[in-house]
Amino acid sequence: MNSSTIRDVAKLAGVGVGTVSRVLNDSPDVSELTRRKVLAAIAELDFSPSVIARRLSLRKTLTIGVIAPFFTRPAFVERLRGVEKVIAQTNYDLVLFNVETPERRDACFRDVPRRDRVDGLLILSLSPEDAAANRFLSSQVPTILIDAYHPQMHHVVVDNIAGGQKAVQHLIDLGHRQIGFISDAMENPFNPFRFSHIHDRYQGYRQALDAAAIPFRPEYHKQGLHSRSVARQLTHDLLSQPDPPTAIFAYSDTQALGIIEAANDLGLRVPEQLSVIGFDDIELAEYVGLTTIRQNLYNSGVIGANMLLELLAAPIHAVQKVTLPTELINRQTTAPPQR
Amino acid sequence: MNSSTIRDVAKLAGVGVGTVSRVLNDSPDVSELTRRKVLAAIAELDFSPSVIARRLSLRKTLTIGVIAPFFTRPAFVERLRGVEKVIAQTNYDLVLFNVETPERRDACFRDVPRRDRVDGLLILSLSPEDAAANRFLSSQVPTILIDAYHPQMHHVVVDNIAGGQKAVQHLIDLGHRQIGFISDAMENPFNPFRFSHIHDRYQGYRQALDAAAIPFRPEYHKQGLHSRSVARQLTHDLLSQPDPPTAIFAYSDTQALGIIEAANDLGLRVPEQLSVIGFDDIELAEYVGLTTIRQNLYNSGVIGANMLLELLAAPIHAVQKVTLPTELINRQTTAPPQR
DNA sequence: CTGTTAGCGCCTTCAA
DNA sequence: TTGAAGGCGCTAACAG
Repeated sequence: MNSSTIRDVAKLAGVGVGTVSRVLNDSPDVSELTRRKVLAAIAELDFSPSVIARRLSLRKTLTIGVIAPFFTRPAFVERLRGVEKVIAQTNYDLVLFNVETPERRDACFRDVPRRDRVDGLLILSLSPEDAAANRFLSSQVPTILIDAYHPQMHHVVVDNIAGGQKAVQHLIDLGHRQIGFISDAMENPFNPFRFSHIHDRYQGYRQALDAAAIPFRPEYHKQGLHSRSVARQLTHDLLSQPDPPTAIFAYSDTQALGIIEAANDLGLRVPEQLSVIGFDDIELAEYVGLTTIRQNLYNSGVIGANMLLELLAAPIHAVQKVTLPTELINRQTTAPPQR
Repeated sequence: MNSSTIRDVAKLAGVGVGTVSRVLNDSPDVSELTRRKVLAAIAELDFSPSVIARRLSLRKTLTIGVIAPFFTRPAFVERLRGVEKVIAQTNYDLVLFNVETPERRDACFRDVPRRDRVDGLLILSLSPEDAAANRFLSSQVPTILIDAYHPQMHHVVVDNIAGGQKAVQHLIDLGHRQIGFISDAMENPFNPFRFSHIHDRYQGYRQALDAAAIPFRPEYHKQGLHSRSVARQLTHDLLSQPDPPTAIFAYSDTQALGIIEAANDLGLRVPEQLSVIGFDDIELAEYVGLTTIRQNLYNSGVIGANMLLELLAAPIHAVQKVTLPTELINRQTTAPPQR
């Protein structure tokens, strides 16, 4: 039971508390002799300084908060893992705020950014609106967005535009000219967290089409709630029209799985009769052999956490913006169109 | 920017700090009139008490720690989710210690259980050995094991023996008599965390066999590192022997997926030519239609967290032991053996 | 009921 | 170099 205080140590070592504090924070202004005495006393008492008291005295929480919807989709867990890895190597405690509803998100955005709660904040995959962003900015709590975006806040994002473009380009390279896109709903209310990547991936889709001089056909873009079953339904709609696509780009791997299910429903063989490409490269993607666009999820967490640590060490003025690349993972759900 | 203190409030309201503190902690000994004045001052200053200072004064951290290998397997995430849900409704902060190696586990077991770090501790799926357990016990930090076991520590576990038995009984009921078991390695060094459920599920396997008077065949039990690919390899070994099993019980859903892969490799149709049953009922299990034994993962987190909260409110003497039931989820990977 | 005061355990001047 | 003292913001015991 360690209940000794700095005072006990001082008494035992025959020095003042100030001196003990100095050796604790290895200040250079301590003679080697007294340092030894103090160290001996510390060892004898099995003393270790109270984190709680330090916090008050230093006016720091020694804590980093992370706000994340980390249980709702597998990709978030992977990012969080990167964050934890970095923070664990520091003296900071990592406190967790899991967000599964917009209400909870708003509550976290309101209550968490306080100097007496956290020294720094990491926000995963939740893009704050201007009002919330202003609160973060004025809260004096250094904050980094990971996989989320606001023009005035530090962030590390994946290049969703290039990723989307890469996916569609892959389809085009295979010879496809009729390429559908199935995505989350781009607008509320079906996208409560307003994950913004949708617009970017959509844009990548459009750009690839344009570059290949393939006209965009609005009826080839279906959107709805993010889930496998909805994607499956959307695919039915998409494929039941005259002149249906020969390939589909899915906003996410989860949706890609729904598309494949729909293809099965309709007796279409993948990839022979329908090519499907996803996005994220979640664990399941490898299992089912899904061709997809990989983003380095774990790494995004590592990078974001490191940015925060740097910010904490040396507050910076300019907004830090990091964009991570994506990679095409070519598996078994894409092939040239049947002719 | 909220930098006002209780003193500012007192001054503004024209009362003493003690009074302000009383209304903050809604003590009954405050007249309605002064309470109002204080409340008004608080509102005007947008004051909220410093958590940091409260901690020192109360000699409590207002923090709950959770030590978990939570990223290594999907089941852990689910449990953690239950924990978070409960803690989020309290004033406690949830601080996370992710453990991915035995070294890190030992470090956490050593450093985390300190009164000045956490008020209470939740440990997921990591069973401490006696030495560590003694440290927890003497640390004065109320601790609950979730999905982990030590005879002298509070714990909530799932009934792995009954679960294993239930799985194998299901296979037997379908008519199988040649039933394999693929599991994690039961001994070090391939099971660095020494997850103990393995022995229990193995025991359930044996019991079901015994009850049906089916002799145990050691060559039907293959064990190795926990992963899909290793399970796949083990399945090859298992099925390439003369008189191979017609059904396999997998220690986990993850391994069951590897078994199915192996079946595909070998051109065996599941469930017609090979029945497979898993354990856990992770999200993926539903995706692929895996028959499995469900344990209520989320719920185990909820229950454990609530136990801790109760302990914190009213320290109890007796060791709390909770055992949760399992449930057979009958999907599409089991069927009667082919004749 | 309410104001005052003494800690909580540490860090940090300020003298010596 | 070092000891002593004041302060971080709050709670709680003690008078009144």
